[in-house]
Formats: sequence, structure tokens, C-alpha cells
Amino acid sequence: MQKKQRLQAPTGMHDILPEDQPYFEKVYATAKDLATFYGFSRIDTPLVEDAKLYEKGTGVTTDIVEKQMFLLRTKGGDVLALRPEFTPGMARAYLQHGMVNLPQPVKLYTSGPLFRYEHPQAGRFRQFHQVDLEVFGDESPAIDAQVIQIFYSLLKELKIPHLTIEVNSIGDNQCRPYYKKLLVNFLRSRQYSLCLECRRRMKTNPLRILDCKEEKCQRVRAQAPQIIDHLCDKCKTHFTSLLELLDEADLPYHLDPYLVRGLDYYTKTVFEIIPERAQPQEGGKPSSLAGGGRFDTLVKVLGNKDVPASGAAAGVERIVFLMKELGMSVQISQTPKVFLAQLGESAKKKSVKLLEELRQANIPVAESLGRDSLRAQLARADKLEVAFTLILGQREVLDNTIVIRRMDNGIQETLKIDKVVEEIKKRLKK
RNA sequence: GUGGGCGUAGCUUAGCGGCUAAAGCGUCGCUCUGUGGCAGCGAAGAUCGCGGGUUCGAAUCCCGUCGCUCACCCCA
Repeated sequence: MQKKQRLQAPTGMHDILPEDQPYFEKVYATAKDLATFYGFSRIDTPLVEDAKLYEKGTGVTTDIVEKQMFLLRTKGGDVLALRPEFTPGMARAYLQHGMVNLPQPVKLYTSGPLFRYEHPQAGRFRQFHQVDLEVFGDESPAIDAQVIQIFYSLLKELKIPHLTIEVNSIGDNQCRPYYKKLLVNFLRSRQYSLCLECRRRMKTNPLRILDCKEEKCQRVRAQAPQIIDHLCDKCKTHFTSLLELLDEADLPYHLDPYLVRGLDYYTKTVFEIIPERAQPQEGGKPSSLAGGGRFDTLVKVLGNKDVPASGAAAGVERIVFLMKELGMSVQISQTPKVFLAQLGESAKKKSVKLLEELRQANIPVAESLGRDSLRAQLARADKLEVAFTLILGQREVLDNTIVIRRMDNGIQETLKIDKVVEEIKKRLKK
């Protein structure tokens, strides 16, 4: 005998159980409505992409590429990665299908699972889901504002309270290299006041030192030059105009000069939407529900075409977690209001056909064909909290009738079986 | 990568050296063979995460290991 081995889902990956599905459906449905309204078209890209896509797109010095990719090798020797984020795949699809030749901007949305190999903890999993929007071919700050607006509205519609929008600009290829030098020069003199990780970052990705959570690094950065004071004219105008648009739209933003985000491709606008926790928990800081920004150079990096772009994504599990924490009850999937009980072989046979007739009439109906006693079937009907139970027994089969029973007061009447669909429809309307 | 917490029925837990590992919820059945909610009775369901050690005896003590979880880092 083999040792019995307990099989379970891999670390950081979870089953989304039936009782949680309504929450996920609600998030997806709301996102779909919003995206559709704002002119986004659905696209689905593969779960795996060539790992090089992320190395080039997301950036080799980012945590995501450096240590969080699930890699697999094909028989032919290609190295593929389970997608750790959507944006590079979306950009690849845009290029591959010649969407540069479509009327611009091209607005795309998608949703689905993403994979990052990291230590799971609250609100952070190895397989998780995002809703993602990308706009290609438009450099206007109005697009950035619209993307922010959509994600803010999404969270609002899902009734997540106390949202803060953190925004910043991290410049572009004109001004950022200059600022980086400025920053590194400033930091060099105080590098021994920085944490080890940040000392390493000075060479690889100095901007990230700005959002280091170490207290000593934060003390240093308080003295550091801020990027918004060193934007080139173009970026400055873009950012000013974005803030005006946000003001105009009454979006409650907060300018966080240290927000830089961990992905290489961002230019100009970056933002995150952060909730206030319903129940402040010890130690648990609120993590962002949505984040994104502008990435005007990504398409160029991947396909040598100059296409400005902007986009963002929201974490579905995190939103669902909050909805549940807030005690929100969500009911989407239509639960049956009718139960069909049967007694005896002939009735059971007839039930199969009747069920199908009810289905075609779009009446959700539950049954328990495996149970024979009426008592057990009614108990089941009760548990399901249906409004009516149809009872079909030997007698009824002979008379071509059926009994309809109100579950709230037990009153029942007998009617002709060919009238039952119509009658149920009528009663359910009330 | 680095730390803390936790592993006993499907779920929540009790038991912390000694009968056949216990209860509540849930599931199924019976009382009640054509009438639910209540109640009573009963059944199924656990090699106490796994391996080793100590002991006459281990779910319980010790060591190891695996898994889960929380936190740091980073992010959605």
C-alpha cells in the first residue's frame, strides 16, 4: 500500500469556492460594465508568454522578474513564464496584431489569473486575479485621468469606503536620467544611513529607494530632492494638467512624491488606490487595491514603434476580501425559487421532462431525484428556502395534474399539469 | 531569502502521559412507506500532518521534517 498522501492546492494558490463566487462575479460584472461604457474591448492573452517579454518589458531589475516568475521550459527549449502581470502581454498583442493601424487610441481590457512566486500572506497570493485596462496610442493626460476615474468608480460601485488615490509623476527619458543622477549624488554621501537593500538599489534602481519602508531610509529621503521639482517641461505640463483633471472630476487624490512603483516601464503618471481598513488590524497596513500609470516607452522597447500608453489593474482577491470584511452580502447567481418533488417511478420519469420544460421557460428549479420520500424532499426544499414546491405523485400522474404548495404557509392547490409553467411564472412575479 | 504562530472528523474545537480519541455544527437515515421547519433516536466520518526517539504505555514529552498561516521585502 502506498502511503496515503494528502493532496492540497499548492502554496499560495486557492480554490474559489461556490460561496465566494458571487463576490468574484460581482467584481467582474461591475468592471465589465464600466470598461464597456468607456469604450474598452475585451481581449484575452495567453497565461504563459516568452519569459523575455517580461525581462524586456517589466525590467530585469524588478522583483517580479528577478525572483517572482514561474518559469517553464518547453521541449523545444523555449523558456516561458506564467504571466506575472498583464501589461507586457497586452502590449505584445497590440503589436502582434497590428493594432497600430487601428484608429487610436486602442482601449483594451482583460481579467484573469496572474502568478508570482513569492511568500503568500494576507492579500497576497501566488495565483491571484486582476482586472486590467490598457489604452494604447494616446499621450493625453486625460487618458490617465480616465483610467484613474474608472478604477475609482469600480471600487466606489463595489461600495469600498474611504478610498485614497495616491498620484505622482516619475518623469520620462528626458528628465528622469538627470534626476536619477541628482538623487544618486545626494544619496552617495549618506549611503551608510541606508539599509543594505537600498545600497544595492543605488546601482540598480535608485528610484525605488524612495518608497523603501525602512525608517532610516525614510529619514534620508526626507532630505532628498523630489522628482516633481525636476520634471522637464513636457512632463510638468502633463502632470499639472492631470491634477487639474482630477480636481475637475472631484477625485480625492493625494500627491505622494515618493510613489515610484516597482516596474521599469512607467513614465510620467503613476498611481495607486488605497483603502482605509474597515477594522484596523494590528500591524496590517492597507495594501493597494489598484495601481497603474503611463508607460510611453514600453511599446517602443518591445516593438520599436513609438506608441504612448497608459493603464492600470485592480486586485480582485483584495477587493473581495474587503467586501467580505465589510459584511457585504452579494447575491448574483439566481437561486431556485421552486422545488420539484416526485413520488413513485412514473412520477420520477415524468419529472425529468417537466424539469426541462421549466428550464426552457427560464424558471430555475431545484430537485432531489435521488430521494424518494416526500418528507425528505420537502425538508430539502425547506433548506433551499424555495417559495413553492411542486408535488408530482402517482395520483397526479394519472390525473394529469400537479400540486403546488406554498412553503410559507403550507397552502396547496391542485392544477392541470399543462398549466403549471404559466402558473409558476405568474406567482413568481409577485 | 529572514523571523513568529498553528497542524485532532467536512467545519469549529475539547483532550495535554493511561479505557475503544470527545463534543457542537454539518451530512445521511429512522421515528413519520403522500407532506418541510421542531423534537427524539441512530449512522457514517479521524491511521491525532509525517518520520523517528523517550516510555510498560504518546494525540499528549523530545528531535527532525513537511504543510499552512502571519510579518519583513515587494506588490494587485
